[in-house]
Amino acid sequence: MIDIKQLRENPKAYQDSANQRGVNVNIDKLLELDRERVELIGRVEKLRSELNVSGKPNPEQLTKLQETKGALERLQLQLTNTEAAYLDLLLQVPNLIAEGTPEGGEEANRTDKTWGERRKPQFAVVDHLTLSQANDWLDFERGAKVAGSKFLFLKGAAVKLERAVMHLAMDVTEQDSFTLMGVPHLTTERMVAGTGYLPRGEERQIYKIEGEDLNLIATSEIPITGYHADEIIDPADLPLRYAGISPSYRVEGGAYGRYSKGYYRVHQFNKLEMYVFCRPDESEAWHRQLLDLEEQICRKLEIPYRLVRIAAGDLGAPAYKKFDVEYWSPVEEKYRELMSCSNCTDYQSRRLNIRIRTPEGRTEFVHTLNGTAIGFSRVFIALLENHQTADGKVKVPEALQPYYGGSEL
RNA sequence: GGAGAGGUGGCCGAGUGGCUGAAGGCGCCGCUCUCGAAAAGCGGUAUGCCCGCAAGGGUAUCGUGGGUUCGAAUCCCACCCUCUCCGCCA
Repeated sequence: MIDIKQLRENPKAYQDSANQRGVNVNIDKLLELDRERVELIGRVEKLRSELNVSGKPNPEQLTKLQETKGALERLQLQLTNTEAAYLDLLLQVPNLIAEGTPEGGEEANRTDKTWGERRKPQFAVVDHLTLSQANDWLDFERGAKVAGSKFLFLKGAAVKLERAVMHLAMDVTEQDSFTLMGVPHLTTERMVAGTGYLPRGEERQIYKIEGEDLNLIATSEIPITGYHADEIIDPADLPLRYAGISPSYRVEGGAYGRYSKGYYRVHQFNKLEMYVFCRPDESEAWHRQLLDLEEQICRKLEIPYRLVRIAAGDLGAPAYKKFDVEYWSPVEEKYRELMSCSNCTDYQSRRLNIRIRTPEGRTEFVHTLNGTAIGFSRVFIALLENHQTADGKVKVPEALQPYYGGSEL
C-alpha cells in the first residue's frame, strides 16, 4: 500500500509508476474517491458528535436524537461503500519506482556486472533433467503420479546436495548476523496480501486451503513480514535480519514452455530467504548488502553470474528497486534467473502496519527488503550445468565439499 | 475434537448500560530535592482517521465482526486466541 498523503501531493509519480509497470490503475478516480471519503467522514463525525451527549434525554430530545441517528445511518452506509471502493483502488497502486530504473519491459533489464568464467567445455554439457534421470536424482514421473505435474521426488545425492547448499548458505547469513528462522508454511490471507502477493484472481500464485483462512506460502518472505505485523519496533533494535528456511509453494498456472522444463519451474522447492527490516534512510545500503551476500554465495558455489537491474515493466507491485542474479547456463548458452533482491521500501510495512518510534516520538513505517540466499531448484541446475565433467559426474565446489562430504556426485 | 475459565493501555489490574480513553499500581520520561545517585514529591506518559499554518478541536478503538439502545468495555450472537482438564496423536 502507498501513502495517500504522498499520492495527493504527487499523483503523477504514482500514475507513471503504474503505467511503466503495465498496471492498470486510475489515479484520478482514486483521488476523486478520496475527496468523497474525506467529505463524508466530516459529515459523519459531525453527526456522531451531536449524538455523543451524556445523561438521560427528555422525550423531546429523544425524538431529535432518533432522527439524527437515522440520518447518521444513511450517511454511514454511503461512507462504507465509498471507503470500500477507495481501499480497493488504493491497494492496487504499486510502489514508486527508484531513480535510475530502466524503462520498458524485461528486454530493458540492464546488466550491471558479470562475474566468473563462462565455461566452454570440450564436451556437450548434458541438461540437468537428462543427467538427473540417468542418476535417479529427480523423479518427475512419480511426482506427477502422486501430486500432479510439476511435482517431483528428490533422491539420494540430490538430497545430500540440498542439505549441503542450505547449510553453507545458512552459515554465510548467520555470520552476517541474520537470525535463522523456521516459519509457518501456511499463513492467513492478510499476510499474503500484506506482503504484496495476490491471494486470488487470475494472476494468483498462491495455493489456498479450502474452507479455511490459510494459504501455502510462496516464500518465507510472507510469514517473516507478518512476524512483526502490528508492532512498533524500537529503532535501536534495527536492522532486524532474518534468514527464513522453508518450502515455496507456487501455482505456476500455465507457466510452461521451453525454459521451464524440469526443476526450473515447479510447484514446490526449498528456499533460504534473507529478509531485512530497517530504518527508511538505511534501506538503500541494506539492498547493496543483501546483493553482496547473494554474490558471496554464488562465488562460494563457483557459479558464473551476472547482476541485472530490473526494468520498470518487469517489477512486481511491492518493489521500489530490484536486482536479479542470473547464473550462466552452458546448456542454454544464456544467463537465467537464480536469485532476486528487492527493496520494497514502506509498501509492505504499511500494509501490515510495521512501524518504529522516532526520537521525536512519532511513528514511522519501516522499510523491508528481501533477497534469495538459495532457491534450491535453480541452484541445483546451475551446479549440474557448470560443474559437470566429461564423464557425466558433477564436481562439488571446494567451499561446498566440507558440507557435502565429498568432492563429486 | 469435548468440557470449563478467560481475553481491558508497555506490564499488572479495577470496572456489568450514561460525561470511562478507561481507577489504582508498576514501568518509562521530565522537573524539584542532592556534590552526584537512590529515596521522596510534583507533572507527563496509546494509536488511527478528519478539520486546522498552529494552538487546538472532533471521531473511532477495552480480542475480532455483527446486533440491541438516544447511549455499550459493560447486554445479545458469531468467530478468533490463551489457559486448565479429558480425548487423539508425530
